[in-house]
Amino acid sequence: MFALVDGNAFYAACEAVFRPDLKGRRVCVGSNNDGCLVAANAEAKALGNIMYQPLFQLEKLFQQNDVVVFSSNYELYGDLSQRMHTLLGTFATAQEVYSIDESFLDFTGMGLFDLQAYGQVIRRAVMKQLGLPVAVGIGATKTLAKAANRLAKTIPGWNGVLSFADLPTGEQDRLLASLPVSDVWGVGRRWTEQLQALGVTTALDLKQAPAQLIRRRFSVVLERTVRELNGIPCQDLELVTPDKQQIVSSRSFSQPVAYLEDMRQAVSRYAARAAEKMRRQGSTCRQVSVGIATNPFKPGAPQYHNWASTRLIHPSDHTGLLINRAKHCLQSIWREGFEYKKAYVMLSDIGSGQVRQFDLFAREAHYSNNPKATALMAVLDRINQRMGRGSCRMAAEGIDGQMQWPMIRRMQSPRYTTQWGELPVAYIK
DNA sequence: TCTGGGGTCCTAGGACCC
DNA sequence: TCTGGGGTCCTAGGACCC
Repeated sequence: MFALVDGNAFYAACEAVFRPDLKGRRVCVGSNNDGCLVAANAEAKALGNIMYQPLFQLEKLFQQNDVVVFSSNYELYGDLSQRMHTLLGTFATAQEVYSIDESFLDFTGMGLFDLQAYGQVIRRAVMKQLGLPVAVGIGATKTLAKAANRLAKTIPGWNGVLSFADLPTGEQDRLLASLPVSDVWGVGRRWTEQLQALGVTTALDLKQAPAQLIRRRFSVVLERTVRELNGIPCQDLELVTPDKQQIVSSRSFSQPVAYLEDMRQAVSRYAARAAEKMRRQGSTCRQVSVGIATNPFKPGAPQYHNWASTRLIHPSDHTGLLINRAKHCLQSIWREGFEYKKAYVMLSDIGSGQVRQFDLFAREAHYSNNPKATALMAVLDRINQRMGRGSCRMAAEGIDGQMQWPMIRRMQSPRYTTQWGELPVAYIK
């Protein structure tokens, strides 16, 4: 039996935790650079199809309807997420942290007899201790737990908790028949269209579809979904987080970038950020890729996008080397005369940093493989961890004040729980 | 003015091996 | 009539997730 606990409109809910005055109001959260809408509470979603719309197109609607908009505050969401997952872990014998706002839980061996009631216990605890609303779905497989979670959120009568375990099959099927096939975990836009053409429009239709046919027409991935809807587990809890196989650092610029020198700084910064992420999981990479692109939404502007990659002779996690290789990639694809909107750096062919292959014929170990260089990176990471990201960095990343593309976050809330200077203040009359 | 940022898995096909 | 049988590795593209 699996449970899925999922925060309701998580980012919007995080914003409301320290703002009781927002209760009942429409709350939205924008993406980086306040580009598009990435979260909205139920009140705001009632305004219509607004998710992922560009914010500037929603401005008028929001003004007319008293919508409170926040820039994304990932420091706050990340911290509240960690607290939520820690709390959820105390209610189960095993836990998989699936995303920033979702945990799968396993209650095996706890001797529970009323899962519906236990779900309510979890829900109330998270609300009381963190002020965050969650929904709980319980089923024989992850896919069923996901479906139950979705139904618990949408059908008011269930009060945020739905356990398939406590329901007769007929009742389960009745509920699955009310769930559009597009809401089934693992069914995206493309497959929804194709399934609908076959007459499969609800979760129940998909459950009853012949698995062999689904495998032939789609793939083994969707076949597994069919089996999971039938209560046959095809996916276990992932108790240890696997290392990332690729690490991407990518940003859109708030202002167009036209000069190579500016782009070099951006690419250097992204490479440094990716390298830091990679060291945190103790890995090294053998491949560095860089991509740049103009703004595809700007009509009439000349468009160009390209990417290049390079292989390293020795796997490395050294910021200096990775910046150097990234800049070489950039040089090979750079073209003057365009206004660039976005760049990314990708590290791939990632392996364990524990195994370090030295060069038999080199007079000295390559500098990025050198134990001294490794120690230097460790110091760099410790400084930045303690003093804040970017406190200590490569000159290639640029000096504050010269940066041409500061992130736009006009409406960011305080980082209530992670910065001493931004603690919430209570006034006593 | 203005459109996010990260990831994974699977399949098909080509090139190559004996 | 009839042109083998078994495998690996790599890449690109397409689907999905949050």
